[in-house]
Amino acid sequence: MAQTHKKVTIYDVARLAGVTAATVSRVINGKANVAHETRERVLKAIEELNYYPSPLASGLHSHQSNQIGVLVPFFFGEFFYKVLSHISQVIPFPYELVLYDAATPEIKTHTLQKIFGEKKLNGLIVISLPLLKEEAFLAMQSGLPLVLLDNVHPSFPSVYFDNVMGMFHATQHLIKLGHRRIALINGAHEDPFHLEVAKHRHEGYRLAFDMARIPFDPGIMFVNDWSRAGARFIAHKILKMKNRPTAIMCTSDLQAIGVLEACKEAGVAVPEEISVMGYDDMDFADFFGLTTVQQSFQTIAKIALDMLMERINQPGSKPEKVALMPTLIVRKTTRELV
Amino acid sequence: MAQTHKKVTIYDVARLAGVTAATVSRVINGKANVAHETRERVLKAIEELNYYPSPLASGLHSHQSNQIGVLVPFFFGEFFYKVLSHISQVIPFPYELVLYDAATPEIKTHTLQKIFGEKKLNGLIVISLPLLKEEAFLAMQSGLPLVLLDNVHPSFPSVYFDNVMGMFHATQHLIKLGHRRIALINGAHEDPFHLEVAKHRHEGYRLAFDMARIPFDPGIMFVNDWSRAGARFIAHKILKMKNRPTAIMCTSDLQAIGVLEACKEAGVAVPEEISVMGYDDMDFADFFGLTTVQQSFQTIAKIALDMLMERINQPGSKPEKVALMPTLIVRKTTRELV
DNA sequence: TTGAAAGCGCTAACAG
DNA sequence: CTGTTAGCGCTTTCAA
Repeated sequence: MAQTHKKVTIYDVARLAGVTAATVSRVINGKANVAHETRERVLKAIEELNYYPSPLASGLHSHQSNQIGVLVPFFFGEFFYKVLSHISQVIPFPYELVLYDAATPEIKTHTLQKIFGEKKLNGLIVISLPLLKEEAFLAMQSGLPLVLLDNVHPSFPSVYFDNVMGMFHATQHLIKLGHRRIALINGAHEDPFHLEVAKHRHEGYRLAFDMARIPFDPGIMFVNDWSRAGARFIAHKILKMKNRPTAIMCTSDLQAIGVLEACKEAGVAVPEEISVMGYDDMDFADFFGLTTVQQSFQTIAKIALDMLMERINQPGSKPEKVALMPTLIVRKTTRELV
Repeated sequence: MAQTHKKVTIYDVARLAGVTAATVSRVINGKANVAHETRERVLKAIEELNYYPSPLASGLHSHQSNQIGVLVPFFFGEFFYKVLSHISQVIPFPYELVLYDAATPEIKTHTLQKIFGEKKLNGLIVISLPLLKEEAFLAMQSGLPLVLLDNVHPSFPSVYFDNVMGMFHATQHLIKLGHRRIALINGAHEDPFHLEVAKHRHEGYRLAFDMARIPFDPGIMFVNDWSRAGARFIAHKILKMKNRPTAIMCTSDLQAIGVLEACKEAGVAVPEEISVMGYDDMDFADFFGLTTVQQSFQTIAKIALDMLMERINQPGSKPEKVALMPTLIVRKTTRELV
């Protein structure tokens, strides 16, 4: 046995306080019907014995563990870290955070089945991942309060960054500066989870062109795996084009860094000869003076948790959708086309 | 009630399979003494009802939740994210990860008391944080398997990066390149948790000088809050010195970036006029061509978990200490003094 | 205001 | 090999 010394139980407290377990339970749960003097005595006993109620035992009754689950695809790096960090900062007492890692779609489905089947969590926040039909069905059926963060589903409260608008504003910024030939380096449209970020950002890019009534050139729209290395490779190709674009719009800061790298290698000055934009406003974007798009992790975490708590406290409430508008951060990698 | 639909219990399965709960329990737990045919029947019933055993109920018996706790100070950024991510990758079935955020020393103590008092976790990994005497006492007393990651305590298994040696090798690298006047920008020695990173890195720095029998100048040893901004400020002062150091050794990559920034602003070429080193090998160090010190998060996570599992499986085992040697990564911000 | 007793879902003797 | 029974620690009627 791992736990050598046995636990102090409610009975130990009861005995010491000269009452029964029921009374101790009442005190613990703050019920009104306990004599002041008795309550004091119990409290003293609890203190003295250093008693902590067993969440396992009380949970057996309520079918609740006082734990909030967070399902995440760990590979999202800084994005995920920040969201998680803010969630942990706003999670109300006495909830604990349980981390579930959806490394693959199969693991994700499996984990969800287990969560819905075990029915021990008080709530679940699904980050970035979409909910498949089958999964959504199980979720509804289990009745587990569930919120989507950075994704949407009609049947569940969802809070997400508006990727279409974010990208729209970003591209529009470039257009306003006079750019017309704006290359796009997008992230992969195809991924095992079928995320829609790339698709939405692509839409935002096109929307900006449509709104400005400018035709866009499919020949300068590229796709890679969101990586710096991939973007660097593509940027080199772009820089060598005869009719070279005057700006490169990336769907991630990482990609933008790769582009910056390529520009440096090719001896092309940024922003003098070409403008470059990122997306995400990662910690280092500031140092690179990267013009980019910022999303408030603090806000999204707060809202997701608020939604979840509301869902927990009044299960009937209808699922709201909140779209968060990203903010354009103009720094030094973009400038007016002369 | 949040959980509308009630749980399928072991009794439902037993009824459907035409056996008693005890037999179902045996099947679930893979006990040998169940007739093959009976087992099949039970398994089918489980499948059919989509039954998941209640961890709360079974946990009430074993006093275990099949959960591993991770206590972290969330502010550590990339470092913490990587460790956590690797832990989640190597955590063995069927353990879950529970996150505890030690935002302040008080919260940390509180959380530990609760953890030790509740006795529900199967094990706990404390990341980066030291264990106070009182906390260690409670830990021992509770018998909870506990492992320290990135810190040491005589009574508990510990795995950590050797900061003295890491810094020693880093500084030695500079000395080997012919540098003698090497400024140090260290992180704060004083912090609410009384971490010893700064102290150890400082020791490593001095050790390198001692070994080389070179006197060092306390006048070029600085301390800031590990931040980029702080380091940038200090670097500017350093760059203005009459007898300017030929190299600046930082105790974090963030600081090194700040120094690089200052050099650029002051028009001092790196590494031609001055060498700069970081520590941590963060994601972006590579892009900056920063010479730095790398620590393997994968290794430290794996070892911590192995230690914990051993501790869980044989509580008596004596607490090992494993020091991980950081690796020097030479890139382009350091060069031989001419 | 407090106690007695039943029960949450599962496990572990102990019989048979 | 399988059923019976008695808890694990806490909560919650129902009485007193």
